[in-house]
Amino acid sequence: MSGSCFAERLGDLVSITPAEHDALARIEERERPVRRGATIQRENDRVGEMFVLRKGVMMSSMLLDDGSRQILRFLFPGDMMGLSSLVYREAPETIAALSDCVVCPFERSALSGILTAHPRLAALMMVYSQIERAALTDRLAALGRTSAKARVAAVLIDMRNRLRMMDKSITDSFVLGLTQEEIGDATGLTAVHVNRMLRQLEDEGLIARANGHIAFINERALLREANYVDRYQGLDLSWLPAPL
Amino acid sequence: MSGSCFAERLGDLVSITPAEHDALARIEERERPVRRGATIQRENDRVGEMFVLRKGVMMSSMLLDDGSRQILRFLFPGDMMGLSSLVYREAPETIAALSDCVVCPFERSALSGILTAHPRLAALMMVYSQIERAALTDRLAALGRTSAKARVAAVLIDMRNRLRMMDKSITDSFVLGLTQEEIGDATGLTAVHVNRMLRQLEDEGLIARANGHIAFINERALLREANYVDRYQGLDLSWLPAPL
DNA sequence: CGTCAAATTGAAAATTATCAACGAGAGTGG
DNA sequence: CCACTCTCGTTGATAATTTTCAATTTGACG
Repeated sequence: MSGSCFAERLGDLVSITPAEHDALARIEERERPVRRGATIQRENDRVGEMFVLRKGVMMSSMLLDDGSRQILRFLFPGDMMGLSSLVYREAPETIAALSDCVVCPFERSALSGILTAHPRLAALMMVYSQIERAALTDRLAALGRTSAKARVAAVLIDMRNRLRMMDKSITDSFVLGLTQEEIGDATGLTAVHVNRMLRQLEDEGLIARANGHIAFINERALLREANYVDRYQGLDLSWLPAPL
Repeated sequence: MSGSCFAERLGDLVSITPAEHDALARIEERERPVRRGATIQRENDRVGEMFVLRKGVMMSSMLLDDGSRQILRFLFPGDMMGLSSLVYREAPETIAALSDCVVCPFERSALSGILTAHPRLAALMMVYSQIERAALTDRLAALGRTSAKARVAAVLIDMRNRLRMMDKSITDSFVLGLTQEEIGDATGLTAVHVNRMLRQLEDEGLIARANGHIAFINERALLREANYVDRYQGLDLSWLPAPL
């Protein structure tokens, strides 16, 4: 079959040797379809599986005890999901599908095997988790210190960029695939306020909206509004050990 | 000398072999004192060093372009700092000392060497970064979905717990070591509002304050108020590969 | 056509920020 | 030892942002 989605992702960073590619393919041997709306990991459930997302868009979220939800991250093909099962007996987050998806479940032992046999892949996994961490801290700063409008703009830009990584034909018009409530749960806002912020962005001529499609009319202004930083730029991986 | 702070931290999770201990000691060979208020890494600066904190309390933060600051994390002995230099040419965050500190700088090659020679340490590093990630997502959810009072309470609890890891004699009274402005920058609030929230927590009998000291009067209520989850509990590391 | 989730809008309320002032305490230089 | 300055904490009054509540409207789909 195709090979490894995660390897393709890492392959955007450095070139992967055939041996490494084979090792990574082993964690994507099995495939499992997941329907839109379905959950593959539920918060506080006892789970041990981890996943690579092969196809579709998913999200990870936490529930707070007042019933509100915080979306932690949107997930795209090549992303690893549920790595917290590396550490915790009970899942700290819920992982659910935003569209029809295909995931590849794998065991901790598979990952452990890769770390042992391929030191450079171990280093690349650290790289991957540091990029993720940077994205997370950007979102933390956005939630703590930016306006509602900026946070909504940031979600639009981020989704566009991630979707574009899967489909280069996307430029400034795309299908968002999120409800306003989901945008709210990602940005820490109510759905009502998200609606008003979208309208405001539209009224100011930054975006246009039509039946689920978002178009960037003034991308420069949108980037400025959102305080956007692309964490997939400016990498320096010259220090990586030699591949086996 | 003493050995490795980071090894001690990992040693809380599993037992470290002498060979592993030696390898980890190599990243803490050099020591550098850092005075209170000093900065060891500045956002957007070109840096390549990483650090282990050996002594004192530090913080990492980001500046937004309106001049406001978001504190991302408080750092305690045994924490690794500046791992983003593993990946980025320019630092995404500033790292500064909240008290007089001692740090151990090390190079990327040192880390790379450990990953190559000690697969189990590579796995433990992943464990460490997943624990950090969980703490980060908890804070994300707190900023997005909890009240000002809950966020302030969470900072108090977190600081107490981290300080207690260094000094077991601390129970429910401790020196916070943060200004109200710093609490605000960590929680996404203004210093003025932090002040009001502290007063409210005090008026409700959850805490007491006296010249820089915080005392937990009703810890149970404080934990409930803050929605607190201890991410150093409930770990499952049985899957780790065997040590060399 | 009926139904249901999602989007939209207005009005009122709650939360948090901003502005301004003052007080307490720590260091500093004369 | 005494001003002097600075940072930090505290408080009140007011303003801005965001939420809540309550309708409607729209669009997709059986």
